[in-house]
Parts: sequence; C-alpha cells; structure tokens
Amino acid sequence: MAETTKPDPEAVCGKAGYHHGGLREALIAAALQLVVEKGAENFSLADACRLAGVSTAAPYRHFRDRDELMAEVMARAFDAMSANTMRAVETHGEGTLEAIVAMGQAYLRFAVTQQSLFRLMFGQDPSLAETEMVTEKGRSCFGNVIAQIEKYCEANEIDGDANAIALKMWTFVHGASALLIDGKYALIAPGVDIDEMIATTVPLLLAQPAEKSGKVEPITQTSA
Amino acid sequence: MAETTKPDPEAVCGKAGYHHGGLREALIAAALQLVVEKGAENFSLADACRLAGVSTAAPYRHFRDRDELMAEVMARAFDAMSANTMRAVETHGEGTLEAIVAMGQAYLRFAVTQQSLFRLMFGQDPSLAETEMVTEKGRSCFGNVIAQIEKYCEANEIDGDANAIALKMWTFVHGASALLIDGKYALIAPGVDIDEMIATTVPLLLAQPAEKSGKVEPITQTSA
DNA sequence: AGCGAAAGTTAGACGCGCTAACATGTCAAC
DNA sequence: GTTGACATGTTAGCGCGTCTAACTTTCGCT
Repeated sequence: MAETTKPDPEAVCGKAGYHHGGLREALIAAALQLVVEKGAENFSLADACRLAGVSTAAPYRHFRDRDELMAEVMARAFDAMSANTMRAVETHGEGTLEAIVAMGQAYLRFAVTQQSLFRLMFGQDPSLAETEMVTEKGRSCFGNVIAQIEKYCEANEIDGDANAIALKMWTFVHGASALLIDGKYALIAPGVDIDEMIATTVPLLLAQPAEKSGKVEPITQTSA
Repeated sequence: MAETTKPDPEAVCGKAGYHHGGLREALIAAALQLVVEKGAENFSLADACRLAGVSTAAPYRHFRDRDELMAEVMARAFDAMSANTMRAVETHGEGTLEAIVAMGQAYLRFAVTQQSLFRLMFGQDPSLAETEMVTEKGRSCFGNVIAQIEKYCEANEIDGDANAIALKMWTFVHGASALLIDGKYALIAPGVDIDEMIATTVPLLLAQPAEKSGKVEPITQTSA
C-alpha cells in the first residue's frame, strides 16, 4: 500500500534501527500504557500489538510469551516506584525521620496513583515475578528503604537492628497501601486518613527496638 | 439411563431437588478446589465444568458469568478466614492480648496455607469484589478483629480509639501476609520469622494510643 | 552483489467465554 | 393421570486470545 518505506523508527524508542524499529521497546511501552489504562488482566497481547502497529505474531520474536513481556513491565514499575521513594528522600535529607516517613507516604501515593502498576508488582501469580531482573529491581527498590533506616539508626544511635525495623515499617506501609487500593478500608473504616496513619505510626515503629520476646511456633518462609 | 429418579440432591448442596442435583453448589465447590490447586487465574470455567461433569454452557443457568462464580468462591474464602481467626479467639479467650495476637497469626497462617484463596480475597480486579455478599463477608471478617480489640481496650481501660488501633494492627498483619506469600521477604530478608515479628509488634501497636500528630496532606479514599 | 540471520508477515490450530436454539426432566393444575 | 410451563441441561457456534509454522522482507557483512 501507500506506506512510506521508512516510518521513522527512532520516533518510538531508543534502540538502533534495524528492521522496522525498536519493536521490543515499543511493545513494552504499549503494554505499560495499557496496564496503566486498563489493568494488567484487562488487555490482551493483541491489544498491545495493535497499539504498536504490528501483527499479533510479532511479539514472539522478542518475548517467549505474554508473561515475559509483563515481567518487563513489572521491572519498569519497580523502577518508577524506586524513583518516587528516592525523590522523597532527596527532598527531606538522607537518614532523617522525615525522609523515612516521606518514603512511606510516597510508597502509599504510588500505590494509589498507579494502582494497576502496584497490583502488577505485587499480588500477581508468583511465577510471573521469577525473572532475575524483576527480583533484582524489587530488591533494589526495598533496599532503598532499609538503607535510609540504617542511616537513621546510625545517626540517632538506635540500638535496634535496622533491618528488622525497616522490615516492620515496610510491612506496615505495604499493608496500608494494599488495603487502601483494594477498598477494604472503605468497607470497615470509611473516611480514615491513611496517609496520616502512616505519619503517626512509622515513627512509632522506628522508636521501638526489636525486643525479642514471645516464643511462637514459626512459619518458615517457603519462598514460594 | 439407570439413574435413580432421586439422586439425593441434598447430599451435595442445600437447595431443593429439581433437575439433576445442586449444580450451583457443585460448581462453587469445583471452582473452590481449582482455586486452591492452581490459583484463581490458572483454571478456566470449562475446567470447573469438567470437574463437575457438566457441559461448558451449564454454569450460565446459575451464574451471569465467570466472575459471579468467583465472587461466590471469594465469599467462602472470607468465611474460612473468619472461622480461622475466630477459632484463635476461642482458644485464647475473648478480649485478651493473646487472642488478638493469635488472630493476627491465624490471619498470617491462612494467607500462607491458603495462598490462592488469600490472593483471591485481595489483590483482584476491584470489580470482582463489588458483590454485596462479598463486601458483607469481608466486613464481618474484619469486624471480628475490631470487636476483639474493642473488648481488650475496654477491659484494660486503654484510652485510644479501638477502631484506630484495630486498623493499625490489621494493616500490619495484612502487610506481613501479603509480602510473605509474594516472596518479597525472601528477597530482602531471607529467613526472618514473620510469625514472631507479628507476635512482638502487635502488642506494641496495641499499647500505643493514637496520638494525633503531624499534619500531612491527606490521600482521601477514592473507594475504588 | 549476494548470503544468512533477524524481524516481520499471513494462516491456522486450539482453547476459552459466552449465546442461541434445542432437549429433557419436574411440578402444579386440572 | 395428562399436560403444559418452566427450570435445567445439552449441542453448535461466534468471536477473540495465545501461540506456532511457514513464508517474506530487510539488514548487515563479506
């Protein structure tokens, strides 16, 4: 048909021009957009193809299957969240209490404003997250929180294990994010300000050292 | 064929005997089994039909679509979790600290042992949870926690708002459950005993009254 | 220029959700 | 009892989705 022979491949992505353009990146971008717009489960690989302007068989030159494309989107999502939380640190100063609280609030805000991405990062079929890159991005994302708390503990000479404290804080903030976007708070406590709950509770978790106490039969991680 | 005219319809479900038997309940049971075995997203409605021994069109006499069947499964899942947490209360005594901690641990244990059900109850497409019955079951399930904490607060004359305290505890326990089954703890803190973390942290959250403090711009619930 | 590999295409197998049209068993009314 | 309405099941089939096979086009290299 009347197609131009060179539909400017660089316009969509940053990869070098070979055949038609950087389809791999274009597909990731399309999928990312569709996840944000409709949720990870509510669009088809075919939709992404149409958005990228290629046939439905094209993705299989770059990805083993749909999941492998989604894993790539997950990785971008973790990058985005890392950027958000780190921005909070930068505006409040490394290792400060304010920075740590702000990180938690940034985490919550990301969950709310990017619900679909947050849902994709967590709560998906575990097999999806088993890509090496995804686990690495995840580790680095959570590692930011721990690093800040370690700095805070050092600066304020808190005796508790920074790792354990960070874990508690992360647990709380993540729980708040998950329950909020699932609408569960609205069910039981409509109108509660979750952002403030984080602001008041996180310092509390930081202040308390990890006092080894009750013996309970442990649930060991199956690392499913 | 050599079918008895009355194949004891009551054996499978509670509905009156009509055509062949309680297919509605049989399908719910099949779906529940498949969710447990393979996860909510990893089986087709057709699979459930085969398991129940009917054609793939049969479910549409009882459910509008697949989601409506899954909503029914969700409701059962909430029932199961309620039963688990309430059993913890019964063995430790109403309104005691031990009971409340045990509830949290039961919540965690349910998430671990019934991963797929837990994933179905939370983290699904929000539209799925919009059934009246599901929200009601959910409300009742979480309501149990709040009721116990209210009793505890009364008994120990704690000034804090029981509702706010319960919310914090639930948030923490839910976060722990979600992160554990998503394998995120294994990423960043392998080997940590999450059950003990709950045992040590929940009393801490209970002890602290909700001190109104920092003003932060609120993220109001969109009740999405 | 020409060759091999990379990256795209069309065609199609197969399964799924769901609907329409048909079949069958049940119950109530006569 | 027969009968007829209705509830519950069936088969056939549409549209769509994932993924594969086989073919075609372009790129990069010698």
